[in-house]
Amino acid sequence: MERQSNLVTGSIDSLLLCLLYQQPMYGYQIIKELEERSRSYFKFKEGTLYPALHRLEKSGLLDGKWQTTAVGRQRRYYHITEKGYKSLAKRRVQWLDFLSAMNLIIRPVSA
Amino acid sequence: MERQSNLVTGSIDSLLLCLLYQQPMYGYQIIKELEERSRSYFKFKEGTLYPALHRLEKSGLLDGKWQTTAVGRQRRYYHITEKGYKSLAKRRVQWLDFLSAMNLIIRPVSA
DNA sequence: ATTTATACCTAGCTTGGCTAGGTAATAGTA
DNA sequence: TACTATTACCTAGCCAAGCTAGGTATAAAT
Repeated sequence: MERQSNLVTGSIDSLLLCLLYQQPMYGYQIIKELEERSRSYFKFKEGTLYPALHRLEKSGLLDGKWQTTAVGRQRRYYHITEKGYKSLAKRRVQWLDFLSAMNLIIRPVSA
Repeated sequence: MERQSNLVTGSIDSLLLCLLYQQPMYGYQIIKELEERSRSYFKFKEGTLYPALHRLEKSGLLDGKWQTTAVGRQRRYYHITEKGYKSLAKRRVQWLDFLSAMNLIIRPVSA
């Protein structure tokens, strides 16, 4: 299972929105979740994730809130916003369109 | 049909290798072919394509040869190399792995 | 004669992933 | 007790790469 990081690049924001639509999470958790759910395919670097979360929050697609655990640890939980959900819906369509286009090139149908 | 250019970014080199594996082509032709075959989804900019072709040639995946048409027009035809074909085969696997991983996140299967 | 299409090129802007560092608290271990 | 690993966050700066916006030149069409 070899990862080509270029491929992932364009889908990072969508992956985050998709995950946080299912459930609010904090950064460190997101990294672990993505790795586990994808059977170790996705291994987000912190230098990739945190700036991405900040970007998405700044553009209003996510909303981050600090929470303190029982043991006093600080975590920043990210929730998807209404705007974020709309963006996610749009991205799902774009993803399918992209797949269709890729298939037309990769697997050309004989006329 | 809305294109999210980020999505395409990681697949540009693979698309070119895939296309040129089927048949050698010159730059301008590649742009037209990709647009036609993908039903207008792909609309490569020259500033994207030419540097990509040069990059792939420099790294030995493509081989470019100048040819002159009957009317005297100069065209640079790109052929895929042995190394390029091996790379393409690898990229096909990576593409499928990527799709699998994406599906695991986008369409989580209930346990 | 002018415009459009063909056919190539690239300097420089900008976005964004990632490296490589940092801080700080908790949990586990020798 | 001291050390290491894990959790949890952050970011300056490097670097790759798409794209804008320009350029050159020829051929075809109007």
